[in-house]
Amino acid sequence: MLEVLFSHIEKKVTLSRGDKEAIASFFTFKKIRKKQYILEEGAVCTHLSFVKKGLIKSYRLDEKGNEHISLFGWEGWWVSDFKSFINQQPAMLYIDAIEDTELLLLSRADYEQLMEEVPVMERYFRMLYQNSLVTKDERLISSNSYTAEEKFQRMLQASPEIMQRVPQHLVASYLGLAPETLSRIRKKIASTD
Amino acid sequence: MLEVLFSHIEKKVTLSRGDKEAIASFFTFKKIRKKQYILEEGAVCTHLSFVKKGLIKSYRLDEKGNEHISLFGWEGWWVSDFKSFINQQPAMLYIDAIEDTELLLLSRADYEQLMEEVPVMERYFRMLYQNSLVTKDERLISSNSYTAEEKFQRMLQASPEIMQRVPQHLVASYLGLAPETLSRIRKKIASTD
DNA sequence: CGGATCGTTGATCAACTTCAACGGTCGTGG
DNA sequence: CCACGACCGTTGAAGTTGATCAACGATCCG
Repeated sequence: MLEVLFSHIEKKVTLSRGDKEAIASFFTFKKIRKKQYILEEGAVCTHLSFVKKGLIKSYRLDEKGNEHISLFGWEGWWVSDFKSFINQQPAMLYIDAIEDTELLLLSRADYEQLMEEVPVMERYFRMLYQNSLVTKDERLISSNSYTAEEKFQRMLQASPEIMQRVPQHLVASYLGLAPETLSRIRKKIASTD
Repeated sequence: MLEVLFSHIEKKVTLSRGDKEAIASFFTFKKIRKKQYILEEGAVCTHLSFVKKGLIKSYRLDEKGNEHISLFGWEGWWVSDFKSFINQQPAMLYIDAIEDTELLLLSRADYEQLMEEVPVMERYFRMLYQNSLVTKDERLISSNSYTAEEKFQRMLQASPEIMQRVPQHLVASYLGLAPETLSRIRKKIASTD
């Protein structure tokens, strides 16, 4: 059941048999259907979600009802409204499923407890966040110093899987572009090479 | 000498006398003058820099020579090209001083070693990164789903100190705006209230 | 079959950038 | 101590990128 999680963790640190048993005791399993919410604006984000299988997205909804996607999560990704989760305050984000999805959940209290009982998880999260920071830095740079086309090209470089996996208009939202703009960019690129 | 650093760390974890002595042994002190570089594009970022005093900025330079600022760092901030530092690969960013600045430096090897010898630092960095992720998430959302004026207002909310401390055209760059745009926004806001 | 979802295309529009010029302030070297 | 240049913010006018609005065709699925 937790193989996906363990193998993900073991890319960064090594786990003993005992570690794994301890870790297992903290997680709960949850299945959600396409379009089902894990989190809605205003609610407190109570769990970190590890995606075992499937695809989810987290996004902000603006006054006009437009989605602005901040993250996709598929096999091996952690997803939450981190600000809400850490501070246990009302979320500004929605999280829902693009495909039927299987999650492993870790509650806020268990998150702390897990690191107390299995110190190697402290290192794991430190390294996970360290890597996340690197990618967020790059997205931030991308977002405010490149053109629409460059943003798209950079995303293709950084995570080509996205285009395979996610409907194009959601990719546009992720890049901060109108769906029509991304469509035109793709057309232009296709003709250029 | 390291009081600023210790008090910053102790906002997150508690340090024993022994911890402090151990920590101290890993850091080196460096003074730089206004306009002096800590890092240039193409070089490998060898150290994490903790700002003891002063003000520095990290930024990308585009083909036309325009700066795109990704971060300001003053007293109590850590600054580096994180991607370059972690992977020891050539940097894409420049880092230089806006004011005369005093730094405490931690090398890549010492960074790992420090966490081995003083385990509580593993937790410190985990929490530091955790908080950084929250603010980066917010900047990313800001950057690709709000208007120029909203971005500025949100920055005022999130870190009002910046306007006190940093020349306006650098703030514009940080927000991904042309300096003229920020000037006009400020004018408009001033007249509106 | 019928509706929802998705990508595309064209036309118009708005936000923000770019370019150019000006005035004020500050710091430094003569 | 003054003068000059660098630096910074501001304003106006013109230009561009990408957003918006509207319509259409294709596909998928219940």
